[in-house]
Amino acid sequence: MDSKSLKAILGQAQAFFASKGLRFTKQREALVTFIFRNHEHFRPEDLIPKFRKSDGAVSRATIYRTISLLVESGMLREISLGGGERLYDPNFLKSPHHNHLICVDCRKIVEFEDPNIDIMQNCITRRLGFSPTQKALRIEGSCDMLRLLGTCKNFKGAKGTRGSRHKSTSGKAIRSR
Amino acid sequence: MDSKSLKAILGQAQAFFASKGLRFTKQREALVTFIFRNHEHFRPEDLIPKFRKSDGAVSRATIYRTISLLVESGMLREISLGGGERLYDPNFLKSPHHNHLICVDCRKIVEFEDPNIDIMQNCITRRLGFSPTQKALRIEGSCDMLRLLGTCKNFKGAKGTRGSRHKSTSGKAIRSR
DNA sequence: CTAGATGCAAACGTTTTGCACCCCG
DNA sequence: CGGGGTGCAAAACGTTTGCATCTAG
Repeated sequence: MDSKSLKAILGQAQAFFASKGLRFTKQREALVTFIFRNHEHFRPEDLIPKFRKSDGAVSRATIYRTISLLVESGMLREISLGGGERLYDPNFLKSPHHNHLICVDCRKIVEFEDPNIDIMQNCITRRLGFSPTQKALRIEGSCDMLRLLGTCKNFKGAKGTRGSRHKSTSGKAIRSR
Repeated sequence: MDSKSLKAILGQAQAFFASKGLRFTKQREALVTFIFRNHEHFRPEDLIPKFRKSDGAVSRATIYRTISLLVESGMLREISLGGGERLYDPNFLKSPHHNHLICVDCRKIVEFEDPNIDIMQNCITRRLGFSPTQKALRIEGSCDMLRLLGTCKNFKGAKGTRGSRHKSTSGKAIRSR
């Protein structure tokens, strides 16, 4: 399912570039592959050395230019964690409505979805006289585990308690613990 | 109510600085006054020339340092509108739970509150095993008026239809038009 | 008197840009 | 063959920092 969807992603990118009369060069293809293969948020400056290590050598300028295009295509989204840091999130292709919860202690990011939030955001937006185009919900929280036990178990290692990373409980039953 | 609450704000700032063993110098006082007198979001680099025009000449370094302290005190909050832009919002003192809706067309920002969003955010956060500390909800939308009539009436001039700026409908009845 | 604050200018990290050369279609 | 793409290095941008000087308490 991974390489398969990667193929689909490459196709989507190619289609987007074509639709704008742009070329899908090997640099762009390599970059798209790299970005969407590992599903991690990234800062361009962090991505560059990693990308160069694994794949070819693409110039900084080209990388920035391609990222902009991918954002424009809707395949990549810019998110913000505060501190003026510019992060890019490739996971909106898989889960177009997810939100981010950030552990104030370890800065780990948990992606989650909630249909109720979505519906509510829609309602509010329309009530204010707008048609919603995009939403970004970011919650900062302190990990209960961490506060009680002193370590951020949830994320540092233990995968047993709950999902390891990305996308947690995704539907129904909203009840405050 | 404006100068009165400004006095209260100055007091709060002074108390914060004092509590940390810091001084409330005339530069800091002038800056706090300037920031909380006009309730606008600002980027430091935009604020500096305006501030210098109206009030005294405070160095860039001092301005940045003071802004950091105000954020630390909780009186000022950093918000993000995308594009890696770092904005500061002084309005969390008046309405601690507000969110932002941004018109994708004119980039105008509408502040709004909604208790339901708040409650839901709390529930979700706890469900994920966290205690919420801060939330940031940003919605981008296209103005219906603009789309239908060609101009962004709601914001460009007309104050008749709905509130001019900041904080709109704030409670009850959520219904999707 | 002294810890802390200020102002300046230089340094910083990230992103953008101008330009010559290159290559895909 | 031509319009876009690339890579390089330089510039731009917003922010932070080191340091000498000043000032509030």
